[in-house]
Amino acid sequence: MPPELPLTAASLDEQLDYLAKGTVDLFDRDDLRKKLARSASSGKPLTVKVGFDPTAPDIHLGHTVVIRKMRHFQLLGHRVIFLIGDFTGMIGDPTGKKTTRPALSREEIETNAETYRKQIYKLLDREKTEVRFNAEWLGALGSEGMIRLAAKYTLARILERDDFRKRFDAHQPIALHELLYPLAQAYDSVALQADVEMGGTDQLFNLLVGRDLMREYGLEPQVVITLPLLEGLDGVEKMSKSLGNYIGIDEPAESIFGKVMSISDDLMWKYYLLSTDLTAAEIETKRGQVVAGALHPMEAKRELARRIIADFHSAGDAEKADDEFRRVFSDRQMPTEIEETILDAAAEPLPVIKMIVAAGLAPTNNEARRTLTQGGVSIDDARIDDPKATVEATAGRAYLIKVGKRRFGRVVFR
RNA sequence: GGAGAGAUUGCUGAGCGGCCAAAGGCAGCAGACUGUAAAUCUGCCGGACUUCGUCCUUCGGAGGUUCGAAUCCUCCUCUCUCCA
Repeated sequence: MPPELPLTAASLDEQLDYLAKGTVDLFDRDDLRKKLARSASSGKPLTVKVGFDPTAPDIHLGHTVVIRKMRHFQLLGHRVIFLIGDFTGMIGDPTGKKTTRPALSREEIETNAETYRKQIYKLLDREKTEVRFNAEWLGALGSEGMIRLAAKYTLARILERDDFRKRFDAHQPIALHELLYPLAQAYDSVALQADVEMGGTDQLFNLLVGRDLMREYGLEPQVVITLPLLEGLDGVEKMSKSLGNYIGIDEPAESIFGKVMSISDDLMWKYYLLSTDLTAAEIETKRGQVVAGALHPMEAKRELARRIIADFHSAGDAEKADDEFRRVFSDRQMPTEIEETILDAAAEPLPVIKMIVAAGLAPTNNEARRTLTQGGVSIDDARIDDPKATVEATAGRAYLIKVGKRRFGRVVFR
């Protein structure tokens, strides 16, 4: 976590600019300005609410975009509510595709919440963070309360939502309870009397319903802020665990480093904007240097990787990961730490393919064979291209195996 | 309640009763190249094996017709459309 900036002393406009960095929507700036001003004069911090899915407690870089913005509010002295949607989780956010979700038990929810807590304080200030569950008030609503809530909105307004609209037009199924999701989420804002709610751009509709509903309940409408969805490693789909294109913040530094290096040169700038605390101007300068040829894109990307790792691990870990990356990929040497697998010794020679699978370096024999045939396997620095090749499996024999560019393993027979 | 359309290998999306382990795209993997696990190009891409081939399991589920079915028939499950 970087040192706290003297932000509370900044002027209102400076604060607004700071908070607006990297955002897509901000409804609206004047409301936020008013709230900030009131907070400054009354000394009462703003309540900033962000909802999270109780089923996927592994935070990845995509989530950190909004979490980082939460931190910005904290640095200005405000209070953030990390809202775990245990109740809405039963509905399943219709944003996206999955319409059915398994109901989680109380224990599972608590476990997931614990996992969240462990991760979020890498970025957030524990003192200014409140973790809440929306079953607290949504569960208390009961069916009668739910119907009263539903009475405050119309189908036409719900169908304004692009997501529903598209599914409707494409003849995709929409279950009735899905229509309640935006209302339930909006009710969270009522219950918490949120000053600000944030989310990804895909949440815009839900967030705006919050504004409407708060007015219905006679509350001052919340300010709505949306942040871009960060594309995953493929550069196309949004980062998500199910697509496997994510960088988890709990991952080892080496792994994060490699993954950051694998994003395209173009995408790197978006990561700079959304996953570092550099100002927009600083990033533009850097980009200008790369375009002008004064800064090598690879160097810029390495710096990005180090910055990201420094947030989740430490600057020292970042340096180590950088060194390791250069060693393995730039200098094509073996990594310093290689996982070792012990296999049972045998008198008969063992096919290389079998050994690769046994060492967990390939999922199936076919996959191992394919990789080997394509020239991707070497043992003790010598490329193997005969799929029938075998190795001595007598006790005491050991082999250093490389499969593809980044799978390494050591096998010892015993 | 009635009439129709559809469910295909991680996703998407083709598929004439045999030439279908099933086109194309995406993702993934490997190689070359390089500036990196960028970009680009080439190849691979269900599983097992004694792999220029053989066998096994897959096309919503269960049966059936046929020498042979993802392709035809019956029933079931789920989705969508239109009518009431």
